[in-house]
Amino acid sequence: MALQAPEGTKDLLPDESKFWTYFKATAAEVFGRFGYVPIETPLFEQTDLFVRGIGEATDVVSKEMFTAVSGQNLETLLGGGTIKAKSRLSLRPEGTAGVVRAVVQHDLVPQGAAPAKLMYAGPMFRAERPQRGRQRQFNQVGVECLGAEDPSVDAESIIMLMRFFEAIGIPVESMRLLVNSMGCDVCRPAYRDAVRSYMDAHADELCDECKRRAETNPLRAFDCKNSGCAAVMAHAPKITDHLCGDCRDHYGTVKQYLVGEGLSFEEDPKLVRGLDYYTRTVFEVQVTEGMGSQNAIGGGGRYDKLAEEVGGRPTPGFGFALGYERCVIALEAAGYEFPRAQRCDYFVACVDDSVRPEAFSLVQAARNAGLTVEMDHQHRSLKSQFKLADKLDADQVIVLGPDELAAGTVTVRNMATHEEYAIGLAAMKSLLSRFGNQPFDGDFSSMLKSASEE
RNA sequence: GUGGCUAUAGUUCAGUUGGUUAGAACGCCAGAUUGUGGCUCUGGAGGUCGUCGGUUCGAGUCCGAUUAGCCACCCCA
Repeated sequence: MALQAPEGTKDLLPDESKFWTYFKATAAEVFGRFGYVPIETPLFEQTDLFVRGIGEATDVVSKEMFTAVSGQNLETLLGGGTIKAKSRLSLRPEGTAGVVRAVVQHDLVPQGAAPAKLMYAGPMFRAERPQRGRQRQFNQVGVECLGAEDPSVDAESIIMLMRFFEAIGIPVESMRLLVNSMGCDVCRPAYRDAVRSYMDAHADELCDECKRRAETNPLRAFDCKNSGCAAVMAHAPKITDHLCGDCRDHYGTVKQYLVGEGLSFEEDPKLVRGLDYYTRTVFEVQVTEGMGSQNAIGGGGRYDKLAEEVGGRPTPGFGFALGYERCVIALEAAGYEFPRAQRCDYFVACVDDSVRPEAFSLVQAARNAGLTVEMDHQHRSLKSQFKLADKLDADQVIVLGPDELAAGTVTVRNMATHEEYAIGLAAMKSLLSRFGNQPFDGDFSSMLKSASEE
């Protein structure tokens, strides 16, 4: 049997690979306007980083990580032995932990420095059961702003993400922006206790899973889809009523900034992120149409304690990630037309094999001038070559045949207007030789046309 | 990790109660007189029916296993 891609992975075929490149470029452009610069961190890190950063009890860390073992270490483990911490590696399940680790390691935010604004794009890995909008290897674009705790960072990040979604073509009316504040380590423990007591008082109305959650992580019960639990939790204490003064002010200012920029959002006291590092502001962007049950295309929040957690000095941070594949689903649902990857400016057609050497040389000359040019490589009929040119969406077809060769010319056909004219082969090559080996950004067609009229 | 559904040409799918050389559409290739695309017409190529095993005189069709996909739970982007 032919081998196939592993469960939950997907090949990005040319059309989509090209779109992914465009997607990243658009993100770099939009985020660049907000001062973000790129960073690339390893696809795997010490398992310990994720355990400490994301949280040992989170689903992501406790059951969804791909752990990597190199060479002999596997034998050691299978033999019941132990390996050093630095040899325990995991494929990154998300991007924030690695970036914060790099910031700490290279001291990218020295004391008193301006915040570091970093962006990344690449694959993440989680050993989950695949479904619509969920793969085991998937691509994320994310940003992290470290070194500033002002609410303006939260607000501009959220605004920036919405601007990106608009720029890439997701209809504004199909998106829902949810925001919440999770408090800090001053107010959250008290709130957590309040929720736990509330849940204990209503234990007989909760599902088994939620009874367990009451002990381990009561806030997660807000996410339970069980209708009984949802009814109970709807009346549970709300975090927004339990924030400390500083957190309430912070959250209030974030909302003021958002309102001031005309961004519509919904406050959702039940929005609880599943990663332990979040503090204060958290948010999520959902798409309402065509997404299946994985409808969050982006989300993130503030993590003021994470840098310390991985061994750095106290450095407040804010970041978000967005899922490329989910954005593609949202775009498909919105009827977005993805551009074809393969196309060309010029197609050089050969009437018969006698002109192939001359055609070959012309094609290379045009490519050297920065044009995208293709020719037939299968000795197809002239008619077929035109069909191919049409399929490649060529603007012009240059026909080279025995007649042209004898006259020292080529025939140029504009595929859109059907207009044809002749130009000297030498004149054309001389025109091409004036341009360097870089993308051509002029109107070569009209230059060629006017050269033919001299 | 749990549950449900699915697997037939490159793609989307038909395939009657198990019965001869497995079909369609689109796509692909080639023609429709002499060197020219998109539309139309004609013809052609392409499938050991996901894989392995079983039941049967006979399996695309029934059973089991396996692999993968989809959907949901869970969780997250």
